[in-house]
Amino acid sequence: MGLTIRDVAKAAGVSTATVSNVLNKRGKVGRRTENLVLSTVKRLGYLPNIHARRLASRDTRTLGIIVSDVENPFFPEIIKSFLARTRQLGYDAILSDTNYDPRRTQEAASRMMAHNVGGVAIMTSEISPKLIDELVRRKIAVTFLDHAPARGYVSTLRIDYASGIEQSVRYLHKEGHRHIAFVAGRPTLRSNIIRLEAYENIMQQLGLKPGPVLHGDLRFEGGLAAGLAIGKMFPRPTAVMAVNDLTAVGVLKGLIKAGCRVPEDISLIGFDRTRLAEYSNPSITTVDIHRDLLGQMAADVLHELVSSPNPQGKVYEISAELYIGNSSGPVRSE
Amino acid sequence: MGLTIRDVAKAAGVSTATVSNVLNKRGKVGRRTENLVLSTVKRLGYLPNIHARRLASRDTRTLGIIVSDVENPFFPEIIKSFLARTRQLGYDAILSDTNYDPRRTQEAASRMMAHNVGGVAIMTSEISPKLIDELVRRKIAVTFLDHAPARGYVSTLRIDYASGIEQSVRYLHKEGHRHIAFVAGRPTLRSNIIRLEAYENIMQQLGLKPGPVLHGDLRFEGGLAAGLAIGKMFPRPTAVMAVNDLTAVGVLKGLIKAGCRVPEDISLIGFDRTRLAEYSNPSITTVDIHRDLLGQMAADVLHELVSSPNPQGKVYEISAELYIGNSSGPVRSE
DNA sequence: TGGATGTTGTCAAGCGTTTTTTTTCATCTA
DNA sequence: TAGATGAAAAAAAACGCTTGACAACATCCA
Repeated sequence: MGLTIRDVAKAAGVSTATVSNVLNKRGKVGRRTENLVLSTVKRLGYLPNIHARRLASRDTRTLGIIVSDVENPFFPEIIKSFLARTRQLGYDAILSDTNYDPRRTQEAASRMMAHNVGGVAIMTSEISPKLIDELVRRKIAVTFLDHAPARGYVSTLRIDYASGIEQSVRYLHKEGHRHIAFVAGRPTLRSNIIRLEAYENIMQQLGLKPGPVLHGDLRFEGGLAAGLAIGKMFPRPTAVMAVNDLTAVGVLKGLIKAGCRVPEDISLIGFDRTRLAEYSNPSITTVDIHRDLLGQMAADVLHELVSSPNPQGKVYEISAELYIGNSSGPVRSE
Repeated sequence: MGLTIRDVAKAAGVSTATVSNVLNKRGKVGRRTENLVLSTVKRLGYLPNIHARRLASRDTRTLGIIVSDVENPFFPEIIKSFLARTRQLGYDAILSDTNYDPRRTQEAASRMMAHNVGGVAIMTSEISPKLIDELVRRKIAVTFLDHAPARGYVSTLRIDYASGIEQSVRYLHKEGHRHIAFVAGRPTLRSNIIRLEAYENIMQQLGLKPGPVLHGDLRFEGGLAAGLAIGKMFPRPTAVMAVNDLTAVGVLKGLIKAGCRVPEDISLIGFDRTRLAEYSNPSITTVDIHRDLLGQMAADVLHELVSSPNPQGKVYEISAELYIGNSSGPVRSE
C-alpha cells in the first residue's frame, strides 16, 4: 500500500530500527541521524501503520468508550471530551454504540478486546457481571458510570445523584412548593432507582408526602406523556421533577399542551444540564453534573490505571449542583 | 496477552491455517473440522486480534467518519446510522471529531490513513484540496457532504438545499408573508452560500425584495443574537428562515426575549429537522433532509467504492422536504 | 488401472512495525 | 598501545494473523 518504514530507511540510508527509534524518541540516536530521518519522513510523507505498530509493541495505546446511544443528548459531550483527552494523552480511541441492547454491549466489549485496548470506559448500564469479569481477567482497565464497586482494574465515576435531587427538592420547598411530582426512569437502572429513592427520602425528611410518581423512559416521548398526565391532574402538583433533561423537555411540552403555564402554574426541574435545558423555552432549571468533565475524567482514570504497575481501582465522586433556569419559581397561591 | 490462533489450533489439533480458513469462511474445510474448530473457539473464548488481522490481510475492512462536532445535533444521528450500517456490512469503523479546526482535520485524515481505512466519510467542510488529493493518491475511497465533485474514488452526497429553501419561501409566501428575513451561516461554507443564494433567488422570483439577512454561526448563540435583533426591527419581518435548526432555536429564544410571539407575530422556519425542532416550544417548522439516511448512505457508498474493481465516484442527490410544525402560520394583518 | 480431478489440510512466507541482541567504531585509560 | 568503555547503528527475531503454494488422499472417468 503506502510507504513503509523500510522505504524511509532506504531513502535515509539507515536501518529500520533507527527510523523506529527516532519516531519513538527512545534516544540512542545521534543528532545528525535523527534530523536526517525526521526530514526524510517529512519529505516522503510517511505514516506508520497503526496495526503493525500495535501488533509489534505489546503495549496498548488504545482506549475505548462504550455508550448506549450517541443520539441521546447526554452522551455527545462526554464522547467529545473523552476523544479530546485521549488524543492529548497520546492514545487512539474507539467508540461503540450499543443502542441499549445488551447483545450489542457484548459485541462492543468483544470489539474492544479484539482491538487490544488498554482500557475501556463503559457508559452504559446494560452490562453483565460476566462481561466485567472477562475484561478484568484480560487485565483491561475499566471505568464505569455508577456501576460496579471499584477493584484492581476497575474504577467507578459515581455521580452524586442523591445530592442533586436533594438540592432540587429543598429549593422547591423553599419556594413554597408542597406538592411535587416526580417523573422517573425505568426502575431497572440503578441510577434511576437512586434518584427516585433520593426524592422519596428528602420529601419525607421535609415532612411532605411524596407526590405522584410517573414512569417515563428517559426519553422525550415518556416525558411528553407524563407531562400531559400531570397537566390534567386534580389537584395538580405545583412542581415536577424529571429524571433527566430529555424527559423534562417532554414534560414541558406535555404541560403546555395541557394548558399549563411554566413556571407560573407549575415549576419544572430537569437533570444533567444538557444544552437542551438552555435551548428550551423557558430554559429549564436543572442539575449540573459536569458532563464535559466526565469524558475527560474517564480518560484520565483509564490512563492512570493503564500506566500504573499495580493498578488500584478507585471510586471518584462527581458532585451535582442545582442550576436555576426559568422553568421554576415561587408557588402561586392563586 | 490473550489467546492466539495457535492456541486454538493446538487445542483443536489442526493447523492455524485451518482455523483461519474456518473463521474467514473461505470454504476449503470439511464440516467435521469446521465444527470442531468453531466449538473450540467458543470453548476457549478466542477473539482474533484485529491488528494482526488487518496487517496480514491487505484488504482493509475499516471505514472512517470525520465530523466537525459531535455535540452539534446535526451529527449524532448521522454517526449512529453510519456506525450501524458499517457494522452490518462487516466493517470496523472509527470516528474523528475535528472541532471545526482545519489542523485537526488534517490529523483526523492522517489517523484514517494510519488505520489503513478502505474509505472515509468526510462530514466536515474544513478540508483542503491537498488533503483530498492525498487520500485519492492512496486510493482511499471518500464521500463528501456537498463538497468536491465526484471522480474515481470520490463520491458526493449532495443535499438539495435549494429545493428546501424554495419550498420554505413558497410556503411562507402562500401564507401571505412578504417580508421574510434570513439568518445565514458563515459565508465561507459552500452549503451556507447555496442556501443564502437560493433564498435570494426565490424571493426575487416571487417578486419580493430579499429581506434583512443576518449572519449567525450555525450555533445557538448566533441565532439568539439574530433573533433579538429581528425582534426589535421596525418594520419587523413577518417571517424568519434560519440556516439550520440550532440557529432557529436560538432565533426563537431571541424573538421571545424581544417580546414577539411565535407564530402569532412572526413565523419561523429552521433546517435539518433535528429533534431539536420537535422538542422546541412551539415545535419548529423545518426542512427534512433525511439525516438518519445520510450516515447509512455514506457507508453504502463507501462500501460500493471499496468493493468495486474499477470505482466510479458518483453524485447522490438527497431530497429535502418541508416539514410543517407550530412555529409558522398565516401572516396576521393586525 | 492409471492418470486427471477435487477436496481437505498443512507449510511457510509474508504483512509493517518494535525491540532485543549484536556489531562497529571511536574514545578513553593505565 | 592494548584493552576497556560506551555510543550509535544494524541485524534479526518477534508480534498474531492471512494466504498462495503445495501435499495427501480419495474419487472419478475412460
